[in-house]
Amino acid sequence: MPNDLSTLVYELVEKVPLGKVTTYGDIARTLGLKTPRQVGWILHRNPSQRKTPCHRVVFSDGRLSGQFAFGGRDAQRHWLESEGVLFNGEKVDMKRSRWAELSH
DNA sequence: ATGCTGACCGAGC
DNA sequence: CGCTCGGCCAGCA
Repeated sequence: MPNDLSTLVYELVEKVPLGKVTTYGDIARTLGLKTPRQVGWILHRNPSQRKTPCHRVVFSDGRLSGQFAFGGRDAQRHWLESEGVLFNGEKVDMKRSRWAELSH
C-alpha cells in the first residue's frame, strides 16, 4: 500500500482529538489539495475498513455531512455529543469545538 | 469529448 | 441568520 493522498487524509483525521472536529476545508488546506470536495470524495470512496473517525469531519459552518453517510445525522450527532463535542442547535459549535491545530 | 453530480466553501444579498 | 451563486475538480455514464 503506497502512501497516496487518501492515506494522508486518513492519518490526519485520526489525529483529531476526542471532543474536537475538523472540516473538509481545513484538511484540504493542510494537505495542499485543490478543493475540499476532493477530501469528501476520498472519505466517501474508501470503505471504513480503517478505524478512521470520519464522523469528526464536518462542514465549515458546523453542519453534519449527510443523512446517508453515518446512518443518519442524528446518529452522528449523538456520537459526537458523547465525545464531548458542543452543539449549537443543529450545528456543531465551531467556535469551541473546532480542532485548533488545523485552523491556521 | 461532454455534461451531470457531489460527504465543499466563500462571497454577496 | 438564511438563501443563492459561482468556482472547484474527480468520477461516471
